[in-house]
Amino acid sequence: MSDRIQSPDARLERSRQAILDSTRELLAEGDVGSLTVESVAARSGVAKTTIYRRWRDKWELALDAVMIDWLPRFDDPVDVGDTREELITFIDSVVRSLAVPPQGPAMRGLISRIATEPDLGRAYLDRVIEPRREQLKPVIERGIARGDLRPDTDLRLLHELLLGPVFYRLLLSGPPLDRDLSAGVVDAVLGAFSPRGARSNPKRRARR
Amino acid sequence: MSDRIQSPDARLERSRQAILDSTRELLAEGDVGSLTVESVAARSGVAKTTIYRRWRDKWELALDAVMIDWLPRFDDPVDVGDTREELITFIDSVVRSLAVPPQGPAMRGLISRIATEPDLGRAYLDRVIEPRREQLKPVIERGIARGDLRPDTDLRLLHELLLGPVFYRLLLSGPPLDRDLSAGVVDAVLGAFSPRGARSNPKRRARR
Amino acid sequence: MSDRIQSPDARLERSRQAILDSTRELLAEGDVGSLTVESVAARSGVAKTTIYRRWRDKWELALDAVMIDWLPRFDDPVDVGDTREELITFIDSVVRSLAVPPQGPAMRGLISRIATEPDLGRAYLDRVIEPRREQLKPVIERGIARGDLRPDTDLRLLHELLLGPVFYRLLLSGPPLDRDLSAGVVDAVLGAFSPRGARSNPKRRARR
Amino acid sequence: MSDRIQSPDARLERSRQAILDSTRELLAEGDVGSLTVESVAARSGVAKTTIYRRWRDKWELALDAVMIDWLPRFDDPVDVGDTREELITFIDSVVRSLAVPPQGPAMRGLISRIATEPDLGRAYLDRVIEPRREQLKPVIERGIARGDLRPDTDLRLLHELLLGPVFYRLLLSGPPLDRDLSAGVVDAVLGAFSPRGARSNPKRRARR
DNA sequence: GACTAAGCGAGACGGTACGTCGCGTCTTAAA
DNA sequence: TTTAAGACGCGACGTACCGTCTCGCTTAGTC
Repeated sequence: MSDRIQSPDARLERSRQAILDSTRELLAEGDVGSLTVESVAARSGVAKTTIYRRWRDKWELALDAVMIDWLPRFDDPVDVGDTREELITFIDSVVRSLAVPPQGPAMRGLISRIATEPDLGRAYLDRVIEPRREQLKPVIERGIARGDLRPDTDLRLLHELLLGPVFYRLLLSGPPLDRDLSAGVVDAVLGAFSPRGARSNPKRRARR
Repeated sequence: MSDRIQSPDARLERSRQAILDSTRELLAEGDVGSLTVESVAARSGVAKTTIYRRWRDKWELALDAVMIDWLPRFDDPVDVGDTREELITFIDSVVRSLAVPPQGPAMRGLISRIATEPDLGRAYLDRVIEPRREQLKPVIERGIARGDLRPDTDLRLLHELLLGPVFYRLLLSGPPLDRDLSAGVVDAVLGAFSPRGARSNPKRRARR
Repeated sequence: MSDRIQSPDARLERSRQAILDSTRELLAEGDVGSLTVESVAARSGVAKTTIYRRWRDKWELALDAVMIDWLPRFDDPVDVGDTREELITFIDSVVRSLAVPPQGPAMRGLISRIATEPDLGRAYLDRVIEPRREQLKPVIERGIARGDLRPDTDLRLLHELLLGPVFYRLLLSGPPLDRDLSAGVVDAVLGAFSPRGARSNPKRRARR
Repeated sequence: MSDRIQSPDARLERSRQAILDSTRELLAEGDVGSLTVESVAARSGVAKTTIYRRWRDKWELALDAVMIDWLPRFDDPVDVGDTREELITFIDSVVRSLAVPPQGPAMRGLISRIATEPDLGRAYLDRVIEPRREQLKPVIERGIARGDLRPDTDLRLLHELLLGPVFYRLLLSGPPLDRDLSAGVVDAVLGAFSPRGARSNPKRRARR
């Protein structure tokens, strides 16, 4: 991804912003398929060369551009005294983010590249997934403390159980992305990791 | 998708098979990005035109080709007397399918098109998701009968809760795709939909 | 060119006519560029194979088709007692023929093939140019007898002097193709081949 | 036609020349039918795209290429004191040009397009026919001054009478294109446009 | 205050693959 | 045997974007 965040030269930052802005505008208008390095250059009044100087290709640019919109939306979860509520808030912020353009369509268009190119995959992991998992950690800890979750709750699996269905619906099984979905997956997760209940099957975690 | 013509002419079926075979070979060798209509034509000894006569573009062809490998793998779940086991078997068939090339890489490369083009999305829905959901239905019914699942279990949500995390790991959070994952998601689902336990929260399904 | 004029099988002749008719219709509608073997087959209700059985390619077919319209138009010149008039009539039949669709456009489209492929060139020579030259011969002979033309008048050159400007205008220097042109070239020819002096015809240059 | 950009960048002119050279080479080797944009690209070491950036299609390219050979050959007619001689020189420059490859074959192959596509027709008119007609004008004026031609001589018709037979022979009635032809058409024209009587030139024309 | 080098705009270019068109061949089944 | 029907191999088309590559021009920041 583009480094060189801070520059001695103001032009650097100015053209960088113009490029990212135009990219987001174009993503909002069409889908990733119609995003073209040339169209970005044209709209931002920047030379194609300048874009390639900073991003390897249009996919890196697009991912950068959408992450700018994404990241600020995900505030640290606050303690509201209710694990279920906190989890729903956590997951619903993603659901709401993806439910509105251009985030949903952009993600749909980018996902193959993220899943396919190690660089992009790692960027997404480092800049989105890991931070989000870290944000989730205190929620889980509070949940354990409250007795809502089992002490050995697996953070990674829980994270995937929360977000997987959201993306599955976004990508494959189709709309709607709404609060019902958020609540549904949270309840599933709570069921899975709650300390109570008959499900404490002794052979439960017998490996393959 | 390609209309499967019941043809009096064997050439039809022969060239169709040659195309699909070559496509799968190429998918197994590289990723979807390096799959080219021209390379398929070259390898299968078929004219490019013949490919375009049957498939709109390389994405439809690729999806057709991978589905040929997929579909037969998904047998109807058998009653083994254990809901958890049946669900794990169900989900693990997908996990194992995606864990080996070319299915996993192919899916990673195709997902954006499936998520983006209505035709492909519908094809995937009709030919993969819906049939699988139908296969899941008797498992659920048996689970309800056994008292393992609540009678009002939502088939669609359950299906998404099972498969979502698998695809999330395939596409975003990274490997491994293994039996632990299958077991983990099944336990989550069983927790979510089990009739017992404290989680039967009355305000549980309060809408947004 | 297609031989097999008479056939023991009536189907032969019937499909042959259907093909030629459709070809002429299509030529009248568009130009040669949009004449397609497939469109001919479609319109005439005949299989493409049947067309290729009789004509080497669409150019032979097209030439055959337009010649059907052409040839009957060129009647043997009648003796009207005036060489200039007879020549003008002779040349003007060509001018008028080419001035109306589809003959003009068809000729414009076919000319490169005629000029380029020996078979077509020969066919045109044998079936159009030579017969026309023969038709011209008695006119010349009468002209010589009347003292309007020199006895050593070169038939071939005269023929070319008459028709060349017509085709030049059709193909290169642009419209109009009209009676002025016919008269102009005839006067030139008469000038060229008249025994000296006699050609000073007072009404010679009465224009349109 | 290709806009001749006065470029600060030498690459422009270099690739332009490479393309035109290759085109002429290929035209000299085969006919227009075997001229292919792809073959031009291959031979000139230029990308197909670069060709299409400058010429609409292979026909415009071919016409441009042959005109480069043509135009410089047609010098302004010089006053030699003899109208007949000047006219023969004028017309014979065309005859000789067309008599040798690749000009003749190229013209045969291009003529349909020139006659058919307004853009090409206009280009030919503007860049070949009109300038040639202008070159002819002083010859005519001198001829009138000398009393060899009538004062109301129609330049356009005269031009067509001169060139028509040449092209007619090139395209339809077949070879040879030689000096006899040039002399023949010039004599015809002189006959047509001479002030009455004067044309009785004793040495006028011993035919072949 | 002029000098110099980095950053930039402009845009031509080689290249890959696309999806399309129409050709002429070939195979099959019905008439 | 001839035909209609139509799949097929093939070659070229013209297009879209890619990512690379000069070329000056601008514009700081340095001497």
